[in-house]
Amino acid sequence: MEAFIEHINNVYPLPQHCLEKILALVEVENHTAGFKIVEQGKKTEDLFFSLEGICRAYITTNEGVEKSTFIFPENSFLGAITCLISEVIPYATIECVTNCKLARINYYKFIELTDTFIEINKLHRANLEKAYVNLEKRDFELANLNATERYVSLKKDIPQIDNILPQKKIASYLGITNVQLSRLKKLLYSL
Amino acid sequence: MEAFIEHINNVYPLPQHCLEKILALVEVENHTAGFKIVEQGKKTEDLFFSLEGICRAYITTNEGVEKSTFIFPENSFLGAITCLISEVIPYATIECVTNCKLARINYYKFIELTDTFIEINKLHRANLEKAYVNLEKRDFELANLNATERYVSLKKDIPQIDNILPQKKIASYLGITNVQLSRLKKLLYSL
DNA sequence: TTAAATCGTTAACATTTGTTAATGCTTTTA
DNA sequence: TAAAAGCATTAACAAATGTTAACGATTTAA
Repeated sequence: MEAFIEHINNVYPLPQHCLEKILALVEVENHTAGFKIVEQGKKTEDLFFSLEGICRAYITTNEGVEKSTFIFPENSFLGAITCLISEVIPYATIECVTNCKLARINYYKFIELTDTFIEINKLHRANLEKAYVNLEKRDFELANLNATERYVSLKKDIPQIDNILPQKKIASYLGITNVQLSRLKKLLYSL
Repeated sequence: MEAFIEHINNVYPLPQHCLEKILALVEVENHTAGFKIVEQGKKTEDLFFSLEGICRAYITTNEGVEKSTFIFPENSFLGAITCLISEVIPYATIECVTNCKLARINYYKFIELTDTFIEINKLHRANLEKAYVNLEKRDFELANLNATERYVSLKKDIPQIDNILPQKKIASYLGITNVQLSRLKKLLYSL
């Protein structure tokens, strides 16, 4: 729980009485790689902060093919945010890629707190804004960088990515095939 | 100004005293097509709501080439949101594609209001959430749909798009060339 | 410990998309 | 009104990426 308090203090330090309100709702959990915190098609009500470890979101298509849609670095605000907001069923699964320490909080109870305590609201705005900025970055890269540049950017954000996620899943996140990623790496490292 | 009040009521109805606080900061402006509300490289402090008309964001590269990055339908919360949040200089320009009626508000003054009045905070959260959901949709489409499907989706959102934005700019938003868009349309309409 | 499955690389070929340029049409501007 | 500029389409060719399949190496499971 200390890790979670430290996380809060990094994002937006809260007065003690607010912190206690949140701590009463939070559970800190340890999960092994592969654990699914949100499942495609199954209702979710929780928000998470990753205190340790990497997570990813992916979609399983009707044909049974997996497509990685997002990779969450350590210290991320994560969850099916759009689904929580719109109260719809998740279209993606979120799983732990490595062993993870996660803080879990019920989104709707948390929102109640933000509507009562202005300081908690500021924390939530900071988190939501950070999530927005991350998403816009992904958006920008998908629209404006080629696959090689996107791979370089991912490596910059998560240098150990090649060791923790199979190439196929990285490729799918980059929007290319594993074959193309292999070619691209060969070219990149021959320079 | 009536249009703006109606907009607020649609998103999140406010008590009179809150509404008045906001109205004191808002200016409703009419712009002709082509007017730039945010300019790449120039500091911006304003948030907008489009009451009428379509806007788009685009980047001008070092080579002088334009790349459309976002298209804002009518009734959008718009602005260089990431830049306002992070207090950095915009990397994109936002311009009116059609004649527009926009409500303009100073972001930092507005944020002060959200930190004082819980009801205004709820309005802001609703706006920010809506912007997040829109962005995630764009993200999803870039990552999971091919260019033809993205074009169909855009046509669904803004049916008149072909009449108000030259094909080159639409293509750039879709992440393809105008030649490819032309090919794709031919194929699409031959079915 | 062995067999099976998974993984990354590479090759050959197919498909998609980009690049450049020409054409005719429309719109803008002088 | 006439010239110039911008636009969408098309063609020919180039480049990038996908598909399928084979291979050896590694990991997983029996």
